Amino acid sequence: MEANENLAFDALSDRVRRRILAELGREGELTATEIANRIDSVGRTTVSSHLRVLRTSGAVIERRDGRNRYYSLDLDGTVRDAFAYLQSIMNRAVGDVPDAPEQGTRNERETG
Amino acid sequence: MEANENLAFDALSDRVRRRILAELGREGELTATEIANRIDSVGRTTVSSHLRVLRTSGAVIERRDGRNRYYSLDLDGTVRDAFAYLQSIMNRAVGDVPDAPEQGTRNERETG
DNA sequence: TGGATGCGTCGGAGTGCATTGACATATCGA
DNA sequence: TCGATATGTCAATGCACTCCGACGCATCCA
Repeated sequence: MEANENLAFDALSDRVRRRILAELGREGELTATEIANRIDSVGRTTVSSHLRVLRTSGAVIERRDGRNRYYSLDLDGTVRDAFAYLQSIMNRAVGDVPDAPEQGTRNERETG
Repeated sequence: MEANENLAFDALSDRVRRRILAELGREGELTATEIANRIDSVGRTTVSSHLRVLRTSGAVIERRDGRNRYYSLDLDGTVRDAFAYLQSIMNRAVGDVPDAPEQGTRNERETG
C-alpha cells in the first residue's frame, strides 16, 4: 500500500494532471488533443508528458482506435489508492469513513 | 474549491508529509519532536518545515502547551478537500461514491 | 538566575521536475 | 502514393522544492 500510495500522490501532485483527471471524470473519454484544447495554460507536448505519467502510475487507461488514443480514468488504479489512503488516515481519526464505491460492477475483471 | 484542492494536494504531494499525516492519524496528537523521532529518514529541521507547510495549507492543527506544540489532523481542512476532489471525479465516472464523514457531528452518527 | 529543552526560521547547496520546440511514427483520405 | 492529422519522445532550460546546520526565542527546572 505504501508504494501504491506514493505512486498515486505523485500522479496527483501536479495541477495540470489533476485538471486532466477532472476532465476525464467529467467527460468519460477524451483524446490527447481534446484534452490539450481544454487546458490552454499548457501546450500539447506538456499534456502528452502528463498523460504518460498518469498512464505509468496507473491513473488512466488508454484505448487506441486508429490514429486516436482515448483516455479515461482507471478507477481501480491509483486514484482509488489515493482515496483509500485519505480514507485510512481519516478513519483512524474519526472512525466513521465510508468505503470507496464498488468499482468492479462495471468491468468484470477482464484482465485474467 | 479549485484553490482549496490545490492547497490540499500540494500538502499531500510530499512523501514525508504524508508520513506525518499518517502518524497523526494513527496517534491523534504528537509533538514535533515525537514526529521527528518516528521518521528517521529526515532530521528535525525538515520535519519542522513540513509541519509549517501542513499548518499553512490547513492540513493540521497546532495546540500549544508550555514549550510543546501538539499537532493533529484537521479533518475539516485540506485532507477533506482532497477527499472531496477524488470523490467528485470518481463520482462523475461511477456515480456511486459515498460522502466524507461528518466531522462536526460525528457523535450523532450512530452506525446501525 | 542560569542551563537545558522544544521548536521555528534562515540561508545555501543540491536535486528533481515541468515545459517546450523539434523530430519521429503511424494512420487516414484522396 | 502523397500530404495531413494524431500522438509520443528527446534534449535543453529554468524554476521550485527539499534538506540541513546554525541560530534565535520561549519555557521549564533547580
